[in-house]
Amino acid sequence: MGAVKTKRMPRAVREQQMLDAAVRTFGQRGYMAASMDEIAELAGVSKPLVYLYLNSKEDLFTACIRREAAALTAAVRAGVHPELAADRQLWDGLRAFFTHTAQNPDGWSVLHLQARTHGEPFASEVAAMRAEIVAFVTELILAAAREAHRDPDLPEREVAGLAEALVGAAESLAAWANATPGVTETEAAATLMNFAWSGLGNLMAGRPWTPPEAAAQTSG
Amino acid sequence: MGAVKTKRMPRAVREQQMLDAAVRTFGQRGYMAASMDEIAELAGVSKPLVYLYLNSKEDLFTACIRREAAALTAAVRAGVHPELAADRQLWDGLRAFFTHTAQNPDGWSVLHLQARTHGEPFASEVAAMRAEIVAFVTELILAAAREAHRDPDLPEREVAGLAEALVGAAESLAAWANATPGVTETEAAATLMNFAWSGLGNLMAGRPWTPPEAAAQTSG
Amino acid sequence: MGAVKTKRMPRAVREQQMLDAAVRTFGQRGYMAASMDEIAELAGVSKPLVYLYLNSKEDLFTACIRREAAALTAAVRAGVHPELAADRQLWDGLRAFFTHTAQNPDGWSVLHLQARTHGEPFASEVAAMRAEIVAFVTELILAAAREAHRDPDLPEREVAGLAEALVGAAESLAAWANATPGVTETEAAATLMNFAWSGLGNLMAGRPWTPPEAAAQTSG
Amino acid sequence: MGAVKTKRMPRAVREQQMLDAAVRTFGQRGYMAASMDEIAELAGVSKPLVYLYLNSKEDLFTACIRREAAALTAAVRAGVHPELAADRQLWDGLRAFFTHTAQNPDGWSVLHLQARTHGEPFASEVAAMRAEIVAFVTELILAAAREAHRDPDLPEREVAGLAEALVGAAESLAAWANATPGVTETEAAATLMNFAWSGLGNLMAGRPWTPPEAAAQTSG
DNA sequence: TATGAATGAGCATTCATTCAT
DNA sequence: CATGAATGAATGCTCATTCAT
Repeated sequence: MGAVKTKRMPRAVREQQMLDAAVRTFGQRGYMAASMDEIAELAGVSKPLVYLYLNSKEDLFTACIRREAAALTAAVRAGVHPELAADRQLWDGLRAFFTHTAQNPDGWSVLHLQARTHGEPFASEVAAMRAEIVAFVTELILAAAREAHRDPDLPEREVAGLAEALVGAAESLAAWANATPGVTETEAAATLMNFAWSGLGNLMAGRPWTPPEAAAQTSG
Repeated sequence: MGAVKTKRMPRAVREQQMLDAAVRTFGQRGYMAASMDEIAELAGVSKPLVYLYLNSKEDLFTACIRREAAALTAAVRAGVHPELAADRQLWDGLRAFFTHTAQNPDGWSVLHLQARTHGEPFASEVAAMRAEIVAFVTELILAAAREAHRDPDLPEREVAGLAEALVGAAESLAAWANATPGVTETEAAATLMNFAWSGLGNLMAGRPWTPPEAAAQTSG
Repeated sequence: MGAVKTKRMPRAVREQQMLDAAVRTFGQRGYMAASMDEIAELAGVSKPLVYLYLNSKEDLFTACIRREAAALTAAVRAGVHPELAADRQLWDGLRAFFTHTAQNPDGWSVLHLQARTHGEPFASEVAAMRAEIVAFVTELILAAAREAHRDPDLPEREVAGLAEALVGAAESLAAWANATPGVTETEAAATLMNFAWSGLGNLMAGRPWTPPEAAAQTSG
Repeated sequence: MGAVKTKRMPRAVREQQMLDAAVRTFGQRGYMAASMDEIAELAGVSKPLVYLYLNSKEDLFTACIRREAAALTAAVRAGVHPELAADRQLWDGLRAFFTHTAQNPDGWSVLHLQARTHGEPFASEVAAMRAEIVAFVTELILAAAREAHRDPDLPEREVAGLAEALVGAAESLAAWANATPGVTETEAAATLMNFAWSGLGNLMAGRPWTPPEAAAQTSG
């Protein structure tokens, strides 16, 4: 299972191997239950080397959070085209998000579960990433208002709350989609777009949100 | 900080003291970081007594989850009047939910963060409660469709996804409301109702969901 | 499994129940692994009562040793008729010994294994009983010499060693007989008599010891 | 008392030091009363190192049993010359046995007392060694029969019982010799040879077994 | 660059034992 | 006569971390 034990590799490569092993271990066992022994073994190096490169368990975990957070935001960013309409941007972003979390369950576990569960300094580390995403969504909501030629009288805090709600819904649906067999990322994204854009009231009235023509959207 | 050290209490009382201490400790430190020593001290008893009454750390944690899950669902149930309209039931339920989580942050941390982060058998314990809530929300969505005299052509799984999204949004807003100074439970509930019932599209078009007249809602 | 829980019994009866439970528990679990909790439960009384009557785990174990040692020597004594010839006495004594140990495996475990394994003061307690048996066997050897009209020039220590060897052989055969299906007490006793009385040399030469006519030997 | 605290030794050496300390502690205190703390201290290492090398208390105890069993059988084997007559082989083997047990009282305690007292998996571990010795003695008895030009009509189980008795007598005499000041291994062996080979009946009749000329018997 | 050897500190759990009633 | 309530003191075991090479 562990990486093939090759000697004398450049530091950057070794570090990535260690982070790979750490993300996998932290994601599956949890922060506290993961042992440095297991991580070192999975990485195919000795424990002192892990300490030499990454200082401590806390630092290692923080490095994992940062790497996975960067990977997630990069994936979302790569999926979104800022010149398109707001709902299209949200649609693309959600698909990228669901795809990335489905393909990186351990990284997503680190970000969504482990980091938030084990207090400072980890919680604020991941909170920063989340704030970035919430800000992005907030921007989209405001852009949608502008596109509707309507200066929203929604107070700023209300918009922030809506963005929070949308992000929370997305997080929840990511877990649901991963746990429910047969649910695709596209389906999860469509469900959320319907929910967010049309509202349940409109859905009940038979006015769902209409997905854009399925332009090829090869993420990552 | 700890309970006043009163000697020789009946078992039932002591057990509740222990659960109080355990919920607080688990909620703040996390399952693994919480030590039985700390819990016992906070409960004002010796460690062997904790083991005598609650058997093991796992059993103690499970007992915490069950108690807090029961308390949360009871609070929501107590806030909802099944004879009212679906949106009103959702509105009442959300307010009860936000109020309860705000007043029991440690219990909510146990349920929402700790239990889900530490694998079986805890995850399924809290998953059962969450499934119950999702089922309740699913019922409300179907009831809303009936009230709109509309046989919903939404497939079952789509409804399940919507309920997941709504519950996830509520969980996210609970954290947001608790973390953002000055946000009341009513405000959080209103934000979510707007989001869920009208959809962002309608909001943009100036058609928000209208809260019901503020009938006295004295929850426990 | 435990004794029927009857209230308010005279002390002597309760004590025997406790000793029964203790012998069984000590015999099966071992001295250290046996817990006072288990013994009290098996005896059908509360733990403080065990302490009230028997003071401590050490005292309880000592009481077990004494009771079982007395029972074993009494059984052997009851089987032996001092007016008979020495070899007949040995034969009868061995049969009584094998019968008693087979019928009281827990008591025998307490005496033969547990008491000797856990140091003072238990070892000397059971050593006293063993010394008594060795002395009895020593007497039989000397009596046999007298019966052979032969003042044995065997030094005293040599006789003591022979008695030790015989007792050790008997102990070993007791375990062997209990562990080997189909080996009766009579067979074990015959094997040992052959061994002791004739010696392997005579056995090889076809001159075994001949058991006495099987006079009714109702032990117990 | 403990080994001189030398730092940084190769694993194999440290392991032997740990086993030395463990045999001593288990032999004197018993399996359950011996604490890993005490063993580690006596070995001059920290507790984690003991666990790193020997895994658990059970594994450590098992390792002790195996090492001591191997040492004992090796000592006996080294003392016996298979080309000699059966009684001579028994005589040599007994002397080696008594010598080894006298020189390794803690190891003998581990094998004879502790391992048998604490159930599986220890009991069967030492039972295997004992079975080996019993088989060796059984072979000697059959060889003696052949040497006497006599096809023994002793049934197989009878021979097994005789071997059991002989081994039990030897075990008992080992304790007796160690506890009785001034009793040499040669004396103990002679007593047992007399007992086993001639039988008490012959002894009474003045026909003891005659030890072989004291050929130089330089055991280990 | 890399590691075998080693440990201080802490944790879950158990047990013999004792009050207060 | 009898017990529910309670604990001080260990004990097996693990882990993050470091040193010497």
